[in-house]
Amino acid sequence: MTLRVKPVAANVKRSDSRERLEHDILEAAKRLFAVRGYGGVSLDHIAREVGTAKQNLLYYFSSKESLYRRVLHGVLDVWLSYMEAITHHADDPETALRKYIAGKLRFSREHPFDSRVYANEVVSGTPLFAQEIKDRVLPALQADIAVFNRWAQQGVCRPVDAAHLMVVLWASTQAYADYASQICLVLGKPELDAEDFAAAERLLLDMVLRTVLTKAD
Amino acid sequence: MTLRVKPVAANVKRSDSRERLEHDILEAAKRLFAVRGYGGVSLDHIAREVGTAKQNLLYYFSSKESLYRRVLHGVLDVWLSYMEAITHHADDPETALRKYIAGKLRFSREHPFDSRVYANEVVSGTPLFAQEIKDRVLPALQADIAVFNRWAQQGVCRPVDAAHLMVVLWASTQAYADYASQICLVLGKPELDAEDFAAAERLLLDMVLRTVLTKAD
DNA sequence: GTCTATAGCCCGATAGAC
DNA sequence: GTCTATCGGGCTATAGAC
Repeated sequence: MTLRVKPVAANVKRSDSRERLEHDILEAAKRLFAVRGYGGVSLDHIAREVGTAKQNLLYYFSSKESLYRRVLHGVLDVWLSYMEAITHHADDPETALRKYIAGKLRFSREHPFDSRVYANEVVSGTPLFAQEIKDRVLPALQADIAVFNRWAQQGVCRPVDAAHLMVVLWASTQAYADYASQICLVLGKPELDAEDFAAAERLLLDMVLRTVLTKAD
Repeated sequence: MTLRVKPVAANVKRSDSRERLEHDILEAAKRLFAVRGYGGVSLDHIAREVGTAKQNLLYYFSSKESLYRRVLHGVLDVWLSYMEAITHHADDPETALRKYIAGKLRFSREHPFDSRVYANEVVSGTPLFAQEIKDRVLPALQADIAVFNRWAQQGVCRPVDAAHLMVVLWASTQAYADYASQICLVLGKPELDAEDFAAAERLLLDMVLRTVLTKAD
C-alpha cells in the first residue's frame, strides 16, 4: 500500500471554490441586508440569490446571526480603510480634509451597500455591533478629533467642536449612499453620477474649509 | 313605540376610545418599525405592545402594509411641519437658515422615531413611499431651493449649489436622530442632551452662514 | 459538500361565536 | 369590537442519505 498525497492542484481548486462561494454568499447577504434589514431577509432569499439551497448557507455559516456578523465585520473593514486620511496628513489641514471628504464620498459611491448595512445597524441602535464599533471605529474617530484639537492649539485651525464636525462630515458624505434614493428624487434623475459626487465634494470641502481654516482662501 | 336617540355622550366616548386605541397602535408601530424595519416587526409584537391581540389590529387596519403606510403618512405630516422655515422667512437668509436648522434639530430631538421610520424607508429605496415623497416632500424642497437661488440673484447670498446644501443640512440634522446611538458612542455618553443639540446647532449654523452669506460676520 | 426531509415555531390573514 | 380557532405558508435550524 502506497501513501497517496492529495494533489495540491485539486486542494487549491476546492479551497478556491469554497472561498468563492463563501464570498458570493457574503456579497448577496450584504446587498439584501442593506435594502431590507436583518429581519426583512431570509436565508432562503440569500441562497436563491447565489444559486444554492439555504441549508448550504448553514454549512458555511453556523447561523443567520453569525452570517450577519460576518457581513458587518467586512463592512467595517472597508469603511475604516477609507477613514485614515486625516491622521495620514496630520501636517496639513487642507490636504487632510480634502482627502478625507473625497475618500468618504468615494466609499459612498463605490460601496453603497456596505454603507447601507452600516446605516441599518446604527439606526437600529447597534444591537449586535456596539462592541465592534467601540473597539474599531471609536479609536479612529478619536484620533481624528485629536488631530483637529492639535491643529487648533497650533493656531492653524479655528477651535471648532471637532466631534460635531465629524458628525456633519460623516452624515453628509454617507447620505450619498444611504439616502441616494431621496437625493435622486430631489435632483430628478434615476441615479447619482460622477458630477453629483463632484458637486457634493466641492460644496462640503468649501463649507469645511471656510469653517476650519484661520485664513481665508 | 318611541324613537330612542342614541346618547351622544356614549357615542363620543366610544369614538374616543376607538381613536385612542388607533393612536396607540400607530405609536407602538412607529417605535417598532423605527428600530427593526418593516420586515423585522410582526403584528403580534405591535399588538402585545398596546395590550391587545393581533387580530384586533387587523380590525383597525386592513393589513400590515396599510398600517405601515398610515405610520409613514403621519411621519411625513410631522416632518413637513418642521420644514417651512425657509419659505416663511424668505426675506432674511440668516433668520431663515437659523430657524430651519433649529427646527430640523428640534424634530430630531422631539421625534426621533418618526425620523428613523423615514430613514429606514429611504435606505430601503422608498419601495412604498416614492409617490408620497414626490407629491409632498419634493415641492417643499424645491421651494426651499428656489428661495436660495433668488437670494443668489439678489446678491444677498453667494451662488451655492442649493440642492446639495439641502442634502448636507438634511443629513446632518437628521443624523442626531437616526445615528444617535453612534454619536453617543463617540461622545461617550448614554444619550444626547440639550447641550449636544445646542452644540450641533452652533456648528451647523456657523458652517452654513460662512458658506452662504456674502459678507463676513 | 450538497441533497431531501422535517421538526418546531412564527407569520399574516380569515371565519365565526359572542 | 373583541374573542377563540385555524388556515396556509415561511421561517431557522437540524438530521441524515449520498
